Amino acid sequence: MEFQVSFPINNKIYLRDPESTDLGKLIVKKAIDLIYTIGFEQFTFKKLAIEIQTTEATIYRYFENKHRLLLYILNWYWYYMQFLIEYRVQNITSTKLKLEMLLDILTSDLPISITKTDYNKKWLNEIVMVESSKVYLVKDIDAINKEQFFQPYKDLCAYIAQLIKEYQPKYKYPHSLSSTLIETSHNQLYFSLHLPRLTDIKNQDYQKYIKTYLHHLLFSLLA
Amino acid sequence: MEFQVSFPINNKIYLRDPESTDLGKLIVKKAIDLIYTIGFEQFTFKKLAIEIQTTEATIYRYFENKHRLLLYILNWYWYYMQFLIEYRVQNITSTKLKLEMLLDILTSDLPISITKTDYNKKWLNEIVMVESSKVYLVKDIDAINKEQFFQPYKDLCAYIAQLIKEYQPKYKYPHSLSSTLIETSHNQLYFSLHLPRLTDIKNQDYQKYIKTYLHHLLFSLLA
DNA sequence: CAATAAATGATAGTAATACTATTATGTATG
DNA sequence: CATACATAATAGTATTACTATCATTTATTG
Repeated sequence: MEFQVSFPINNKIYLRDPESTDLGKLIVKKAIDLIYTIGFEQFTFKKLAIEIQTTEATIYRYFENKHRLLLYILNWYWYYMQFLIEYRVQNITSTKLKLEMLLDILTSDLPISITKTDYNKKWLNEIVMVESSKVYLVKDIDAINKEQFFQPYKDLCAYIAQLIKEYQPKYKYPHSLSSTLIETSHNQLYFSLHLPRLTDIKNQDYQKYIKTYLHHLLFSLLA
Repeated sequence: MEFQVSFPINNKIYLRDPESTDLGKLIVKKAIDLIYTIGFEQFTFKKLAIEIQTTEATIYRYFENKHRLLLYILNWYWYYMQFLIEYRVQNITSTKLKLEMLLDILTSDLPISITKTDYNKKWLNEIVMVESSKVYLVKDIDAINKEQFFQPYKDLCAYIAQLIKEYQPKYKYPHSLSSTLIETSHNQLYFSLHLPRLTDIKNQDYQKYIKTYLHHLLFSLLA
């Protein structure tokens, strides 16, 4: 099953809409692959240009700099996450099952072909885990926040917060818990893979471990 | 009351021990100030050299690069945190009170003059909150982990995990919970300050909000 | 179909970054 | 006093993060 999903990404993030041309789409797609491969610090427009056989100057006509490109990718990801959650949850009546579906989405690989835009979802997941905090842990956070560049993350949190409220109307920290779940899913998975002494993982399946831990976290807090 | 605390920081982190000379100490001290002021991305050895009226080449004789210097600062911080916790907890008999003391340390400014090394603790706190994840969210994580550069973070987690076990021997995720507490204290405080819609903070005192949230988190999970 | 606008490519250039190397100078120690 | 060592001064390189210019290709529309 395939859908044509397109997200209203804030047009101040880019100079020219990458969705509007084949080259633009290729820039974003290959950027995901390259950031995955060499990491965001090593990633440059020059290297990306060589990869897709265009020039640095051309990429600069789409994005001011590599931070904006990463921000674009993350905006897409946050919209996509919310879309996925809403889509998967729609026919579920039990709120508990909805929250469990949410945990499943947070801890599984993204489904491959639900969208036409065929970004490599496995790698997208990985770069979100590794690089996402780098878009907000910056000196100009307040300036870029003013431009609404984190709106989809906030919307996603608000949506999850509402599910939490549905399950436990008295709960006092639905937004903090939402962002904690998202951030914890990233860093605990990263720790499991690279710094396992910061976790209690043994010879287990990583995703299963994280899912179990988050399940415990969420439902103990909402008990 | 003043102590002479000195931590056994892994000597592969630096080229020349900064603790061994006045200039070395000044490099670390001023690095904290400068990273706080301009952020780690903008921070360069050149700028630091100008700040302390020495040369780039001289700083390079102490640290291979700015990432190692940040790692050094964080190693110092992790040792210091464990020292502080052990110190404050030693005369407390109730395990619950011990854990509450831990939360207090995690969410308050660091005390100013407990050590001779007079780093600006308020700024140190801030750079730990903003920059600490940048030392591990890197492509060469596995290589630098092999060098034991995260040992004090692991030790700190193990120590907290042990306090958790003391309180609730059956608890299954003491290490994950420890790292979650530390990371969550950083990112929820950061969100409160810069992206408050990701939290439930109102017109409250930031530190108090985070402390209450973490208290709820920790003791609900251990109930 | 011609005119022209827009996107891309090719090339060059600049300031800053992240280093390395060399040589000179000052300073501590035995 | 010798000499070892730390630091200073200076220079140099490759890469990064851009900006600018102009030529060429492709698309639009009158």
